[in-house]
Amino acid sequence: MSEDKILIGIKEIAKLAKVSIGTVDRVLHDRPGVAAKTKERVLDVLKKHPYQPNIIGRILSRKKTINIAALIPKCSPESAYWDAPLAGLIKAQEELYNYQVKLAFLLFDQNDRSTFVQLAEQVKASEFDGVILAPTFLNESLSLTSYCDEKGILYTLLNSELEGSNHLTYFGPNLFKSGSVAAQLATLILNKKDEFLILHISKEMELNHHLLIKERGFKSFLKENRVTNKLHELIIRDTEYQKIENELDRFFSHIRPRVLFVTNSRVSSVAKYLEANDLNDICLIGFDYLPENIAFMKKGVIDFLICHKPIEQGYKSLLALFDKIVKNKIPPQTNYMPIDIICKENYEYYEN
Amino acid sequence: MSEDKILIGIKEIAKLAKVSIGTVDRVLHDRPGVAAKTKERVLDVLKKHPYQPNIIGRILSRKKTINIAALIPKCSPESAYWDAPLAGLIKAQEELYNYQVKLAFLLFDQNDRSTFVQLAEQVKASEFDGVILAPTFLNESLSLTSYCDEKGILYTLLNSELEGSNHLTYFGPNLFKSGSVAAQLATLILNKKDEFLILHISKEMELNHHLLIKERGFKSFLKENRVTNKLHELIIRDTEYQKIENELDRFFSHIRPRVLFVTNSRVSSVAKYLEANDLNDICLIGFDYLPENIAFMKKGVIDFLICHKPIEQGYKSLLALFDKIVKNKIPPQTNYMPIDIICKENYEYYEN
DNA sequence: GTGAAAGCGCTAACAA
DNA sequence: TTGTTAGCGCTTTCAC
Repeated sequence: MSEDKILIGIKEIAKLAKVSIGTVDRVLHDRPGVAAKTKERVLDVLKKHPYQPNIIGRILSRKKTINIAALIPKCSPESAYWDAPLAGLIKAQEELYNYQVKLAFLLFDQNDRSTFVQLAEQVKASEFDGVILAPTFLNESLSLTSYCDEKGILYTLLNSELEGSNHLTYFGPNLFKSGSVAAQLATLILNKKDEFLILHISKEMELNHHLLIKERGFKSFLKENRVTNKLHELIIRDTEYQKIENELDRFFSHIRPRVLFVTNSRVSSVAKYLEANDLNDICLIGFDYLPENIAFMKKGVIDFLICHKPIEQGYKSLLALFDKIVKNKIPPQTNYMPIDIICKENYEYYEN
Repeated sequence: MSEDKILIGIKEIAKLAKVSIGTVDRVLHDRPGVAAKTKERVLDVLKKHPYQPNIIGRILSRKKTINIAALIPKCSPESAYWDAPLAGLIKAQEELYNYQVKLAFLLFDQNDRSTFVQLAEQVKASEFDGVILAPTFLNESLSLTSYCDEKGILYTLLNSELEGSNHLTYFGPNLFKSGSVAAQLATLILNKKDEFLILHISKEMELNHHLLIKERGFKSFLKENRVTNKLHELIIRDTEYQKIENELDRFFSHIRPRVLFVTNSRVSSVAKYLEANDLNDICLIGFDYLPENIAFMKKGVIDFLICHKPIEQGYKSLLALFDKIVKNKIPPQTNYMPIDIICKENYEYYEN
């Protein structure tokens, strides 16, 4: 019934413009070697008739494969987190199997800057169409991105933002807001006289460090909502359980917070401590859907985990590059993932 | 370097089995007209060499389009909810534009059973390959699904489960667990002596109704966790604000709960009431990411909204049918969506 | 500067 | 029962 403007193909355009399909293709892709007059004739037809390239045809016919490099940390027992983005990348890769996409996994050691540098060199040596980058090492990442900018290689950022980079798109958390969510949860639980603690567990705590951004978001919420409960702060500059235990022993010897907010996935170490010391009435909030964290959630030791869809981050990163290269679809430059609140009653349906 | 078993195409298979590609195609699709011996020869090759059909080629070559019907409620001012699944369906449809998929939107009136019946008849009259069904009307839906079973038409369920149906897959909430999440949130907020209220607002409250399943999940949590706070229950069998106001006036005249759990998206009516009566210290929990609910969340009147990714439900429903038809990919029969907890600090990144 | 034609991997119609 | 072939919409190469 409706008068749909029926989409038209390259063949019909050629017919209408009285040229060959080869010429239409040249015009569509702004390739040289078309007389101005001819080009105009084709563009005229294009103006009158909406044209959407058929992706299926395009992919089937294109010769060269799309080569993407994923430069992300390798997962290890102490940072199982990166399993998830990797899983998302693999999922996307499988889905794009027939689409001429090849994904190279370049996994570096988060604790060894040189492994990153080495892989970055590899990227420069090979001819990639796009790079998916987790910018763990600030300067080294910037060196790579400016190389890409120079060579016109597309790149996306994963999990962390990078000041002053021309990335195609970013998929990852808004850390500031993420901290605010923790604060809102904490506040709802606190009573008048309760005290609470914000706890960083990390060897490196530079200014502008991730954890500090979360802290700022946390405090911003408290300020805006005039939360008056006493807030303690503690930084443990070690990730070994023994050290954490010592520090917590000292802290708990004179303070008993109602809510404890750990600013990263190390929350499981704290859970272990609380469990061992029978501190059942403390509400524990932390980050990331990791097996050990979920185990403590099941037992009721961890109350809330905040997560940012790590699998989806990987998945969408590859798809964004594909869409740009094949369909010239330009994504928003910043994609903040949902800030998910995981608890005992909903964890089983998370990111399945 | 690695000795990948390189996937093989239909042409190579033909060569190896010393038959034509036509025969290979026949074997692959289990079509009749192949001699047992020939078939075996082809199957032998298939056993030795992994074969994954190239869907790009498949789609480009297939003649007939895939016709899907979406039988869901039309959105109206009073049930804006259905905007979201519709948006997801439209998104999937656009993505599949080149994939020979045509989606017919058959939108019925949730308050008028006959509109559903009429559209169901339309489904029977037209030749659809698949149906996406929101089984609002129980018996009428069952009548349609048994018709589909008979005719071998695929169908998926959206948003509600349907007892005893042979659906390809279900995308929607686990309502029981959804209630448990509400209970966990409520419990965390409650103090020793606090009382709380579970409130149904609905004209129809049959047994086994959605809202009652949520209630069961809610109470199940309370029981398992030995929550001893006094729980009030109230059913308002009307959706007009005036009536709700009257009922709430009566209730609040002698009871002052700390937490109020509304079992559906009508939570905005309650929010309106609380705001009008300056009941700021009541924690309000409800359902669904709707504009009016979000507005009250911004103002701090609604504290938590529980949601089940309504957009994704629509999106995934169409993709599941497509994957089954084109790739013969069989999804899990039940896909419970994540139970998302939305609050003031995280709503802005939800399902964007 | 332009057109013609091969071919991507598969399906389906037709021929043998 | 089996093989051959056209064609899906596009890119790319080659010839004019």
